[in-house]
Amino acid sequence: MQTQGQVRSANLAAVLACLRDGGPRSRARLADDTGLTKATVSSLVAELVERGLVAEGAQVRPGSVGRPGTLVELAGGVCGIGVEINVDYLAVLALDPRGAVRWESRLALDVAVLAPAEVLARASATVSEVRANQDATAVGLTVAVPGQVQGTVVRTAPNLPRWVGTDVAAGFADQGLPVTVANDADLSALAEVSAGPHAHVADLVYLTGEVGVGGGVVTGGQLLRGSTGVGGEVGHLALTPGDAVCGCGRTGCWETVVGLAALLRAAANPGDPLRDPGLDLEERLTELAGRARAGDARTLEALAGIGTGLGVGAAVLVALFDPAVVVLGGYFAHLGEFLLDPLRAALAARVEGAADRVALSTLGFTAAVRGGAHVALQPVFDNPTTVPPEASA
Amino acid sequence: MQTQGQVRSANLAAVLACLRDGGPRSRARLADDTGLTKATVSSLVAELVERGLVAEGAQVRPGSVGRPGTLVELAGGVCGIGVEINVDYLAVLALDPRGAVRWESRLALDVAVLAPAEVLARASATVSEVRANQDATAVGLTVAVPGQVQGTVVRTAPNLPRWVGTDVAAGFADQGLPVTVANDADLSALAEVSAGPHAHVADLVYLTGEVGVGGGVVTGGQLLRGSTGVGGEVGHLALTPGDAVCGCGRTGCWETVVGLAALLRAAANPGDPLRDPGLDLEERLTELAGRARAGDARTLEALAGIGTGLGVGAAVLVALFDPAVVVLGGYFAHLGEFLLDPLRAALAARVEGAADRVALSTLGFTAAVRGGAHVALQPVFDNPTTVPPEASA
DNA sequence: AGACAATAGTGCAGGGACCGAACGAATGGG
DNA sequence: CCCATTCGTTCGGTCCCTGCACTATTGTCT
Repeated sequence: MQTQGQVRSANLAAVLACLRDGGPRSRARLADDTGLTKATVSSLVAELVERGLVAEGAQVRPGSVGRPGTLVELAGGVCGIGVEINVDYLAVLALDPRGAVRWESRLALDVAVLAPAEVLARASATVSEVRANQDATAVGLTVAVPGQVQGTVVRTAPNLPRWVGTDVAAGFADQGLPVTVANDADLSALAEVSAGPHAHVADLVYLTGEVGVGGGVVTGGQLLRGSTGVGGEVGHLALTPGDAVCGCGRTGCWETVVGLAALLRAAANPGDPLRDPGLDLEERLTELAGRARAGDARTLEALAGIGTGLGVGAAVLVALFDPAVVVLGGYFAHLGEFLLDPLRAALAARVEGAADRVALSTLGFTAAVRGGAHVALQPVFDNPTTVPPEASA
Repeated sequence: MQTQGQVRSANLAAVLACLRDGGPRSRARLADDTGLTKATVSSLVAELVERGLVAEGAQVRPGSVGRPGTLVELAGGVCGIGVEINVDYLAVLALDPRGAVRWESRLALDVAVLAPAEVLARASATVSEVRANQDATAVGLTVAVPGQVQGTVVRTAPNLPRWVGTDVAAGFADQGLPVTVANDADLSALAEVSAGPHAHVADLVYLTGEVGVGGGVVTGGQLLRGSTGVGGEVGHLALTPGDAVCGCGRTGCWETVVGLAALLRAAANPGDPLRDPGLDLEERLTELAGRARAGDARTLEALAGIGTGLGVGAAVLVALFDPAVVVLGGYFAHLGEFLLDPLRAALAARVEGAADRVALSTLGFTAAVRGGAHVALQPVFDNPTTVPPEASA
């Protein structure tokens, strides 16, 4: 009852992975692709159908001789939910095994000043709303937070100091779902390798420009965590000795060079609306991009400085991690058109052939929640027997 | 015949891993520890005995009631062989599954000036000698080279330029063994996590001081390779902008700061025997250590500079990889007593709590061959059925 | 000294999962 | 209208693990 069940699980997972990576196909082709027998595949598919994970689709094109096969495809019977708690918003996204977005919402919320308990209550209510408004059964929940996480507890959160020590999972206990809590940049990195132009890339570095600089590193297909869970933290790399003082108390941290604060300081005087933290960040970035497009010298110079600073740091990351691509998210993606050229120049001067390994994220602000939903769904692909039979209609 | 065999393999591997990690024990205890049945364990052990991988040992102490068990322990019926080809020597080491060294040799050889084919012939002859002079059956061969490797071909080798493009595995084709070729620092890193004080550490950074600076990174128990196989290459990190010119043509590379050349330049004038490349490196290092112990100001200052430089770079590595420990090998280990204090000071100033995460390698010059032998042995632990029955007496 | 409890290891029937071959089903071509 | 071809299912066989019964060996208690 122990090890043969594992064989079954592994083979169910193999069929599921095959359908996910290569799209719908007939049982006969599944048998070829997995190396299993047609008989076994039939049995496996029957079980997956019963669990609501796959469904029979259309007949295959009758273009050739022989009996046409019945396509087997992933079903949307279950979904994973990603929640992001950030400084000024709450985002939720649900993903089904096909990769289809089943829910997406974003709620402006002044998380920084509200009590964590209240924010968690709101978030959990939103999750309940998601689960009530669709037929896919939720199998898991992942919460992204802008800080370092130990287990399900926030350990550090520079921009959400009230949240340090909060057990985020406890806020969703009434959902009765497995809850994972993780760093937002890490989840974004996972999102990048799970969908979009860099799907299935095994080695990727994700950099996100927010107030600070966040990073997530995927090596060998696995998220780099490190011995204490803070691996891949790029913001406080000491790259430029003896420079500006960072919020962490040290000097020369990378985020003092390429963080949002550094950009705005370089691009605008104190009275400038760009530097008004009361205004919406996206609007300010749009204004900045407008000035750059209009050819404003100071703005262009500031952006070039950021781009060069990014290149200097990215050179270190490329040399150490050797990623297939460095993906820029957050404000870096917003202003990418002005950053990429100086970034590539600085990178090319330091690491050979690295200039064309930089790309802008196409996932926008949904990266973290998307990664979270993907993580929540992962156990289904790893072990399909975790989904009870007849989970869906 | 396909998947149930995999079950068998996995269970054989589980028993083997249990014995390796926890030492000899009775079948009954093996059953408890693996979760398998006593009957199954008996069957598995019988098969492993037949393959020469385990053997029955002494009776267990009759200190308590009940029938005493018969200890089952790893046997030395097979071995993995590690070969290191370096600038001025050829080293070979054989390891059996118990971790016992079955052979160890080191031959001074001017590899840099000899033809690769000749060196390979010598190396292969030594391997044949190893195999002839003991009863353990060789199951694999790993060759460490001081450079980057693609497949079994040397891609770059700063100190062995003649070897670029050489297919190292081809030189051992007559052995009829699976041959792996890998970077020496990578193998050393694996050696550090497979034996010694840091065995089973999942996240470790290994730094070796040679002519250049080599690095190997283990994250999550896996060697970091990167998308093109050059991950973890620390020598050419651009840390100090616009400084000394490196052999790679760029400026500010880390190895221009902490490489052997930098140390010797700082510690001795051109005429000094320390800087005579004709003399044995170990002797020169011993001389240097002697001067330092005698309190020579210039020597101490040079060493402190190296230590500080190491700390600056190590800070970046610790921040990014978050290793449990940074292990220093090569000449860093030789002169560790003079380097550790300034290194720790520089590290502590940049990353909190990192100072006690530095240690000196205890494997000395055998690290690379030891890691190679370990890698060669790995398939046996992963899938014990690869070893034919009655492989040993 | 003898009975009993405790622990180690083996033998055997049973069941789960996969494999291989044979069979019915559906389609295009001659 | 028959046949080749391909798809999917059914059925017997094999492998391996499990659970239980059984033997073997030792210490302890009476």
